[in-house]
Amino acid sequence: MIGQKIRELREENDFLLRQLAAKMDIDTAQLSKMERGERSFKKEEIIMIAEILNANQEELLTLWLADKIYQIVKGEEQVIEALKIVEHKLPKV
Amino acid sequence: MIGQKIRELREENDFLLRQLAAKMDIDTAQLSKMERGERSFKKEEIIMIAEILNANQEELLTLWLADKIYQIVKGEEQVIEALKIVEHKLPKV
DNA sequence: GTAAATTTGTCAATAACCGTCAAGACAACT
DNA sequence: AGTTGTCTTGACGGTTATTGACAAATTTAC
Repeated sequence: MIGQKIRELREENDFLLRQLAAKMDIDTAQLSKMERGERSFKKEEIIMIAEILNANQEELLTLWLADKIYQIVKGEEQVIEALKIVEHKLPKV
Repeated sequence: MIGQKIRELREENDFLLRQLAAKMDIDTAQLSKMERGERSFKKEEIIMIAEILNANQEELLTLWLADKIYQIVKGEEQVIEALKIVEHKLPKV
């Protein structure tokens, strides 16, 4: 989800995996796994990527957060209700 | 949130912490921390508690899941949007 | 004040995560 | 077929986070 988006962005900007990885100062294999959802991005990495690829940071962070949520709720039966509860629990909404 | 609910249920049923802990076969101190949100419940523990306290298992699992989600999203700025994305990503909704 | 119940703190054990590397797969080209 | 470049896979330690177990401290009820 966020990984796929980042891969698209990276390819649009004609960056190779190893080039983006180098700019982020991480291992190429790591980034490969991250883009394919095998490992997860840290928030700081998303921010870094947004800068490097001139992308919308807010949008990426939103996708990143959605991904984290999805990892937790997938497979559970009470997802919808739980999401509703969380929405209502948020401050100043 | 889920902890508070369980504490209420436990007290309604006149169970002491140590009694419920004993039935669950966990440490009393652990359960104390769980009810106060200092540590988290496992799914199996919620199910066990629902049985012991004759409570609505679905409702408890929903609260439990909402809690897990909330732990992740609290403090983030893109929560609402992220929640929406997750909702739309769910199968057969 | 005492006893029971709960909370707090600590520490080792376990599990989850991350960085690094080496080898493998795959396609493009010669 | 062999070479090159890119990406993927798997394995191994190291680090960090979570948990279980216990003792001590605190609170509550009498």
